[in-house]
Amino acid sequence: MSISADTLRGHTDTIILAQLARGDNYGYEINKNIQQLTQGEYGLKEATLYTAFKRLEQSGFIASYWGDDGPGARRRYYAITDDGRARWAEARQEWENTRALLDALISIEEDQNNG
Amino acid sequence: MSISADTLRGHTDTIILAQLARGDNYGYEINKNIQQLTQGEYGLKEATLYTAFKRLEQSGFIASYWGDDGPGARRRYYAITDDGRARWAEARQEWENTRALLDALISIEEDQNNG
DNA sequence: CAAAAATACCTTGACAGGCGAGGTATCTCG
DNA sequence: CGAGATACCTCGCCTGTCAAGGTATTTTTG
Repeated sequence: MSISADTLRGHTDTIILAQLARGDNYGYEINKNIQQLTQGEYGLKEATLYTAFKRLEQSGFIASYWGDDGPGARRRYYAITDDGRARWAEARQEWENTRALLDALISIEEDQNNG
Repeated sequence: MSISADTLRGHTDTIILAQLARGDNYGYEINKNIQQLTQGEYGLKEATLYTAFKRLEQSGFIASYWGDDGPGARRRYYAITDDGRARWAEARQEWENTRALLDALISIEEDQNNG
């Protein structure tokens, strides 16, 4: 995990929504997907993950149900709601915006003295 | 300010370092520059700004001195240090990394079911 | 059967950054 | 003098992250 999660703070919910947009899934698996997508560079801590699920469910962006597919430890599955999809779309827009902003603010050319 | 600062959390210090890399400056002016660069979409709150200055100075990334250029309210100028420049370079790297990560995590294609 | 490891979920308490609210001081305009 | 802009600073709250600890089930090892 070479990425400090503090620079990603506030994006956790969006990351989870994006995962759920691919289909219903449960916490442990979602986090593994995230780790795979980032070549192990980033993963949510469990406390962060479950806090986020609770927050998202309370906001109505996701809904949960217990999976009863037999063997293995019990799993709570999450599904993205319509509101969640709307929120995701909104968040993607915000991310485009934030990205442009930070590109402008962080990587200032050093030879701007010319102006 | 249409950008929620929580999505930028953790980048405040880097933004300030980037501004100071252009030359010494004081708080109020730095914040105005940031607002201009973002067409008024984003600006640091004063509490955030001065907290960041203190944090950066304590870390040795910036140094401050009182400006004595005559009239007007007193100004505390800040200068980026060598350590600050190194930190800035590091932070830019981290931003490139974070940006790639979030691009991958947030904007998942919806037709990935094909795989 | 017992012990250990993996899977899977959840909570608590501490910490750090952002910020609303409030405060100080100076200068300019009327 | 009052109002507004410039310019600085602090306090206390809120929120998201996370180390640490806990529960329950299944599989593997012995």
